[in-house]
Amino acid sequence: MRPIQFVAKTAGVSVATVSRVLNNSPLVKESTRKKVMETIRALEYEPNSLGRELRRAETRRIMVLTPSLVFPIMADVYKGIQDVAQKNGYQVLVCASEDDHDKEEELLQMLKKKIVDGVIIVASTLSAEELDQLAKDYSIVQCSEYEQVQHAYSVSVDNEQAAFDAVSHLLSLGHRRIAMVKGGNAKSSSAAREQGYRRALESAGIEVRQEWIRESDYEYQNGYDLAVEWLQAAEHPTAIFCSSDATAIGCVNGAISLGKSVPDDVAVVGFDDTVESLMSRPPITTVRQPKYDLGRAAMEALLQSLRGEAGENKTILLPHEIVIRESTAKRSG
Amino acid sequence: MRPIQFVAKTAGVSVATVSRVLNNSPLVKESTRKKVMETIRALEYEPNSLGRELRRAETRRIMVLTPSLVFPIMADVYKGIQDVAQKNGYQVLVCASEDDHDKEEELLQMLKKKIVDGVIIVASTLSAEELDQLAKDYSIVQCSEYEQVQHAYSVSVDNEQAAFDAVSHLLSLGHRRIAMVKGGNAKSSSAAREQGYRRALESAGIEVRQEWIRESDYEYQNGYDLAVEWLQAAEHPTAIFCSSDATAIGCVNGAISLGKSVPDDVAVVGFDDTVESLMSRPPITTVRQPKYDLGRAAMEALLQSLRGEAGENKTILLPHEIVIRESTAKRSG
DNA sequence: CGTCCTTATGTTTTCGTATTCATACATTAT
DNA sequence: ATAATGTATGAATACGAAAACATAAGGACG
Repeated sequence: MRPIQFVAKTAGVSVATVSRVLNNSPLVKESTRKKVMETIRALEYEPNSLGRELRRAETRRIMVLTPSLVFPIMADVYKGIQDVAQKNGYQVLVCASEDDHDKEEELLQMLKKKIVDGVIIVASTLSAEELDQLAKDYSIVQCSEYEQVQHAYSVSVDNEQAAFDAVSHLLSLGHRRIAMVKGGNAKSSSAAREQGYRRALESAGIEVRQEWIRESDYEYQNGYDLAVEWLQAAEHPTAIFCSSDATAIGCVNGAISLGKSVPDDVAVVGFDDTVESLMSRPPITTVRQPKYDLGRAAMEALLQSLRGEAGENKTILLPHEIVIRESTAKRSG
Repeated sequence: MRPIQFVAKTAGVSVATVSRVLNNSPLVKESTRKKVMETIRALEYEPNSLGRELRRAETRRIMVLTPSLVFPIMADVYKGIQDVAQKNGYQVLVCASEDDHDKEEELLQMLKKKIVDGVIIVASTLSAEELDQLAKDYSIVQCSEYEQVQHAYSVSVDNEQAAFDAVSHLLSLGHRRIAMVKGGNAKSSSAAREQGYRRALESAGIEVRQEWIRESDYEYQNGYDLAVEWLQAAEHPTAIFCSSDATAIGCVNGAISLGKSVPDDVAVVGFDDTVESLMSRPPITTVRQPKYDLGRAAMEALLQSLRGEAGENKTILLPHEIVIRESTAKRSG
């Protein structure tokens, strides 16, 4: 409410002394420190951050930029970020771009306007060039989705290998006709996962069929519709690998709506290991990302960048894991 | 990067003129406005918000305080808030308290420190007194969960009536033995919904059984376990009303795991109409809250409060709706 | 022709804090 | 006793922008 001057006057000292107390400078006699602390408490004085930040030219705040609050891995990533941030005296703000490029640019203005010291981008509509340009001047870390650029850190999993492992799991169960529901083409992970899918099939000597690779928006209905379409065809896949758990559950329910059984008639694999993957009947096999650790690592990288420590390796990959549940099982045929 | 002085010098005018251009004052000749705009663009000048906000004593930013990013109605509420905020030149920051009281208090310090102009609280660990105290000095709106206090606005649905309607729906289908999975007792909606449940049963002349009212954390597993427990008892409920969709799906799957059929052996009703309610097999009947509109209304109330316009009625209730799906059906017996 | 508005611009102060610089006093060394 | 050091404090300035205040030029009007 009242400025530092008021505290100073009330305590009978100068503003400099109050400021020194606030920032625990050793250059204050114990008795005056006590006196000042006392009046600060009595007046319920809270330093105005705007004044402080203007003076210090840092806010100790960072922003997490996500396409949406329900982005599947967001909640856990946030916890990881949050925990590291708190330990280091930083506050975390979340902003959703709703996949709107203008909106996103507006939010990123917060860097230029000094509202936040740095940004963790979970997924972005920015091009690699735009991103690199921005990262030249500001501290930016990509988490999960990322573009390979020179100036920004990236923390993610090896999406190509993860997809390879997921499809290899299906191959090991005897599946030969495996379809894939990709994510949107705008996402960098999408291409990597398709690559992994192709490599797995090819290394098993199986021809990739273009009609069995379809794009989706990661949503439930999309998976449902694709499963229905595929399974009604004369020759249909016996397994489907999805880029999200929601589409995977859609595939399961779509298959069952046709009277098929999961996993006997068709096996399904999801991605992310979200809570929903357990709510499906049967529960779905999925690729687990270390969501919390991704958040932690991203925040740690950001701190490093904020401190001006130049990390030599800017791309950090954390291990994934195939979580096997009842939606996949050994194939007899 | 560079301050307004630099722009002024480069353009050959005073800082006041540049400031006037920035704030489109009419007191600038068209030619000089052009000239200044030109150099602003050329220098890629962005006004430093800290300076501006310090001077203006407002940030045009607001915070949304939620227990968690995955709070069921959060994503849509956010969109509603966001849309209204944007139209009015406000930026929206989301912070999650993780249901930690200390954390929440720290976040609310952002009000005192002038980092945000106001707060929308989606659910809180604060007591009514703490909240009212804070609302005396700052602009605060409660959205969804709320305490009845004098100084803060509240935007919500009539939880008592919503529960009454949901249970009435079950009664109308012929159910007489209806159990309820409550939310946590800390939530204000919890008591209201239980009240509605009781009123519905009583007005149908049915005795309320204490063992058929159980508390939960809104999570899937909780619903699953409760359904299994109830349905294994000698005399079991034929319908379950849940305070969240996740517990409802848990109930469905728990029942099915015992070989029961939904809705024939047991009907299930959820709450919130989240995306998961459609991912269940069968899809679940649920109580829809106008999530987006709750967000809109909350932001509008906040704007009103920020402008110092005293609304006479501080509690706003929006209409709910029972969405009937396959998890409930007419009972033969 | 001088006074009185308008219009357009420049100069100075202000917001609240941190920091640099200056100062006063006490202590120790010479 | 005086200079040198150290400790504790106050005064003044800087941060960047907005706004209050000041001024100058150009008409309108008596």
